[in-house]
Amino acid sequence: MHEQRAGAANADFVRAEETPLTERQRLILRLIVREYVATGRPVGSRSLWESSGIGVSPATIRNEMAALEERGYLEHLHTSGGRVPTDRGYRYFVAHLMGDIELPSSEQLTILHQFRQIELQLEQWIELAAATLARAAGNVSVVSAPIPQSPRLRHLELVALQPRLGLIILVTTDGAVRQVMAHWPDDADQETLSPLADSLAVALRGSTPDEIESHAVGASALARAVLDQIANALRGMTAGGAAVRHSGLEHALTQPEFSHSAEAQELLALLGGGSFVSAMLPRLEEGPGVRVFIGAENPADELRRLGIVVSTYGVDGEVVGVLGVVGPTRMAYDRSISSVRYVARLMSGLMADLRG
Amino acid sequence: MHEQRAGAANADFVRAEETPLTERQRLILRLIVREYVATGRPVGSRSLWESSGIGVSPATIRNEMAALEERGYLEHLHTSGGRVPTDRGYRYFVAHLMGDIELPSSEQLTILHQFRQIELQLEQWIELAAATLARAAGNVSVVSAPIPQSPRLRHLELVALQPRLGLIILVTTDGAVRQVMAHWPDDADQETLSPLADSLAVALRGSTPDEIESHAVGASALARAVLDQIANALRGMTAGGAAVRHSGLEHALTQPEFSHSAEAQELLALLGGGSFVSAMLPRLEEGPGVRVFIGAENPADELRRLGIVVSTYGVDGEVVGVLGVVGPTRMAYDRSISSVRYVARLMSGLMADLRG
DNA sequence: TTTAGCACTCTCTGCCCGAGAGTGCTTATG
DNA sequence: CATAAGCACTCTCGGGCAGAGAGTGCTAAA
Repeated sequence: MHEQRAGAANADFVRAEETPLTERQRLILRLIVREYVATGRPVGSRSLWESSGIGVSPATIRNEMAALEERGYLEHLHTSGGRVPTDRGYRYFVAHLMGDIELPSSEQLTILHQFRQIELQLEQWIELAAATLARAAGNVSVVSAPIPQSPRLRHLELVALQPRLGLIILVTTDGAVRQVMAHWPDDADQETLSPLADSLAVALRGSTPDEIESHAVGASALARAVLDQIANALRGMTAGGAAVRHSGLEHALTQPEFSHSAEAQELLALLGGGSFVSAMLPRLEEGPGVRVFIGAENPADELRRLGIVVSTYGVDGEVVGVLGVVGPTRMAYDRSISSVRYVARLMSGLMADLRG
Repeated sequence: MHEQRAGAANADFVRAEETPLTERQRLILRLIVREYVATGRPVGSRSLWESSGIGVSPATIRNEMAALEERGYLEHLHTSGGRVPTDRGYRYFVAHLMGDIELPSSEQLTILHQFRQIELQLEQWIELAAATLARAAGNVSVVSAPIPQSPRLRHLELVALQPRLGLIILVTTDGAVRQVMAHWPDDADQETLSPLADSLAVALRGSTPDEIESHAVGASALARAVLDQIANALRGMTAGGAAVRHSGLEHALTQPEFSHSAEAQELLALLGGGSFVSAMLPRLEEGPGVRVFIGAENPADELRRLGIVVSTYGVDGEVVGVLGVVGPTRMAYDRSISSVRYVARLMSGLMADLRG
């Protein structure tokens, strides 16, 4: 199989070396992709002829199919098993045949409504995003928590729990909140901690982790311990420590590609191991927009049988996350793309509100 | 099938109506349960004889098996398919045959070590508990976040995001932290909010939601809005709003009971729909300790083919959660019970630290 | 260029059959 | 009387086989 670049740029590559597809070939390819995505069974000339009401005979369809196969858009699993789109076929479909890619506005309203309802519970945003995305796309969804690019401190609270144990609560300029437990070097009750928190909050407002640590020189042992742990916690909010949620496994299980437990386990391992996110994070650099990876276009071997639709979300340059949909190569790319785009926009809007 | 009460009390019921099992019958029942749990295949007299090195012939084993079947501890799926324990058989095993039920101390140390490593990240406790419990028990685990019984306010922070939008951060006396977004009735910047937060923090320390609302009379519009939303958020932390995590689905998928996607989907629906927790929450009333529900002993119909091991955890009367393990009826109850017990103790210890 | 016809291939399903494993019953034995 | 041995019977599982169904490529006709 040839090297392929991801994205619409692929179209140039096709045009450069061969004549373009005829209108009828495009129609047939579109019908095959739609049919195969819907049924999961390889599609043959006769059955396509029956189900589509196309104006030409099965024999003609066969000829066109052979041409499409010749050029790498279809393939032939067994001599008499009907045809199936190749990765390249899906790619062509996504780039040229898919048509309208906005989520139906009724769907948009449903989702919006759900977000309105729990707007206030910050902790649940990611979970809700994962759940709605999975439902809208009809596939497994993966959503990372927003990751501050360069977290700065906005607020700070210290809570005494036990003589030498307490809670540090941080709020960053992005509106993210983090709570960590902390040990003090000496006993400290709430009456000691509160004034310390107040003075540190003022002194550290807008500081980066490095700047926070620089305040440690000359401070008391307690203050030094606190400063250290604040800086660490703040650092922990960047890429490495981001929480990732997935949802909609039930959609995958209904599909024949995952009906055997071995394949389902493999998918589970991918989701649990975070290899999905780590594979996609580098793409964050490429800027905003929805990216599609089909089968062998994926960077990692274990993703070769999957289709992946991802997008970043967030406020440009300040805090970004990644969200996407994963399914078998045979997936409804149009639905997935429109869902991912819509939910990404929605989350970006919410992040913008939070940034203030 | 007869009505059965859960727990060791069952033994009385058996003894009351029939003669006790002979020592050899107990041995054979134990061997059958162990063998069936390990292999998943019905166990026959010859194969049991070969694998166990027991001192009697297959024919004798057959006779004892027939006796055990007669009394409801075993059953016979097909005329020649070997025997399988019934729910009652498992129950007898759990109550009398299981023996040592402490987690091996090497396992204990491993788990403890993992908790030490992330001790500081409060948000990750539940997730870690779910992950380690699943691993230790070799089954799917479910862990609810701790649920404060009667949450009282300990600390309070207000953060301005936009003119009329902000963040309220609460810390309860149990050490739980909650962040909610809030709308103000008038524009309010950080310089307005900080003094308000300070004065409210002092005034409301130790208050219940109702008491907080009672402060609203005669307060400013802004303060009233804040008080309202604090009270609501605090109320939301009790039972209804508790987060639930599960982990270890891969263990279920390796087992033949869930190898078909239909059964796996059913399990997924149970976990996602929260019906597991809602079925088990009433048991919280019965006090601490590990509870085991085997097959038809379960309250809900959809759980009839599952074995469930649950325990509460937390600080008595103040904050409690529930955690447990779910698998096919054919599960390693001894391993599950010891794992659940150990992790529950561990979490209780952590809660006690947090309570301060 | 399109279509009809045809021979061929491959999968899938149902069926049969034999091997293997397990049971219950009957009878022998210490 | 409890245990063991022998035996006929039953049921599942896997392989082999045939026929149906679906699909293809090729050739020839419209």
